[in-house]
Amino acid sequence: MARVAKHRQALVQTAMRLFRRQGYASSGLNQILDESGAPKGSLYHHFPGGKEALAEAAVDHAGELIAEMLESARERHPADLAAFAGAYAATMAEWMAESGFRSGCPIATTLLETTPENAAIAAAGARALDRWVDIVGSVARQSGMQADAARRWAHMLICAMEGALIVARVRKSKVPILDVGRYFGAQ
Amino acid sequence: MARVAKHRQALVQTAMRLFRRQGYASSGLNQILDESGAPKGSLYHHFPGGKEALAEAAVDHAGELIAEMLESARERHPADLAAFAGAYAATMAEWMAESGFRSGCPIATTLLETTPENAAIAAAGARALDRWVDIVGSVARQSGMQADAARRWAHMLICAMEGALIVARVRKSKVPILDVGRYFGAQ
DNA sequence: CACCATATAGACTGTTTGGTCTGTTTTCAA
DNA sequence: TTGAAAACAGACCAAACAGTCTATATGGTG
Repeated sequence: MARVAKHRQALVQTAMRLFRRQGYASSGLNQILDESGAPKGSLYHHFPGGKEALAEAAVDHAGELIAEMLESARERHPADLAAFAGAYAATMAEWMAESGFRSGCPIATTLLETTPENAAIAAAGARALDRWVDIVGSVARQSGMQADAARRWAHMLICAMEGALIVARVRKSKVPILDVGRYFGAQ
Repeated sequence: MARVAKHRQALVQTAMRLFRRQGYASSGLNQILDESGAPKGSLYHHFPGGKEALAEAAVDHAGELIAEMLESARERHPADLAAFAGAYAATMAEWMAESGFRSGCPIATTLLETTPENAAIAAAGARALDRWVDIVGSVARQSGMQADAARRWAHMLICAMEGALIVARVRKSKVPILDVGRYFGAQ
């Protein structure tokens, strides 16, 4: 076999980047192919399900990306709600600003465009959210919160962050994101 | 003139409905035309700017729709944070459920797909958000909050609701939306 | 009644879409 | 060394896309 899938990873990463910036439907297969350097044959070899299967992989990959960022923030602030929420917000705000307010949540747009029509993409989205809630909730628990209160707090922080990533994009401002970090750091 | 724009309103409403459910790029002009009953000539007569101009009008219309719902909730609960937040959440959850978890926020998907590339649509989105924050903030102020705390609370409730509308769709559940109402009602 | 801007109507066009299909190259195991 | 599976490669296709164009109907006003 050809060294093991030279193009597969490039395809997934490029798809994630484009879906994040301009959405699922606006990102044509030809654009993804161009920017990843892969030919069409490779796409349909690795993803027989076509664009929808690629989107599922892109959502999984994006879930991983955010989970790693959250784990890194947890390592630095394992039992400090305010510091953890602030670090989470600071990273998202930084990513947003340095992309010209284009790179918000890497799964939100794709999910809104395809869920619930496409169950596989929705399931990938649910997996990503579950993982994020687990990580955020573990910090809340470590900082002394009861298990169910910690879970509620984690859910709420993630929801507020998702909303802030929309508002920040519309307003071209980091403030809505940083506000979420401050608000949930003060609970 | 022909009775004054028979098709204009139908076009905007249909566009809003389709953009809300399946996104901006996935909603073809021909589909919007079919479902609204308008011919292509009327679309380009009323919206010389084409699809993007129609999207701007659809976002404005959606901003109005949500603003009216919030004003109705404010009339019922002018100075009761918990009741107001609960009513807001209950309405959004109801709309979501009765559409089979398809009708979330009527502007979020379109904004994520087009902002910041299209400044006119982004501006319409900002106008809608400003109006919503004003209404929600006025309830917080009436219930005894300081002006700036009320504004922060309003921003946060709206951000959390936007996020919950994504999560609810992915999970096919009203719970994330109702949770936001409870959490922000308990502040 | 006649005029004319407003609005309706849809055929048509060049481009792009996601997807299929037929080969060729690479790599490992036998 | 050779056979076969895995991966690469891109020409090709029907359908759908946003947008243009020309023609027709409508109805208030002079």
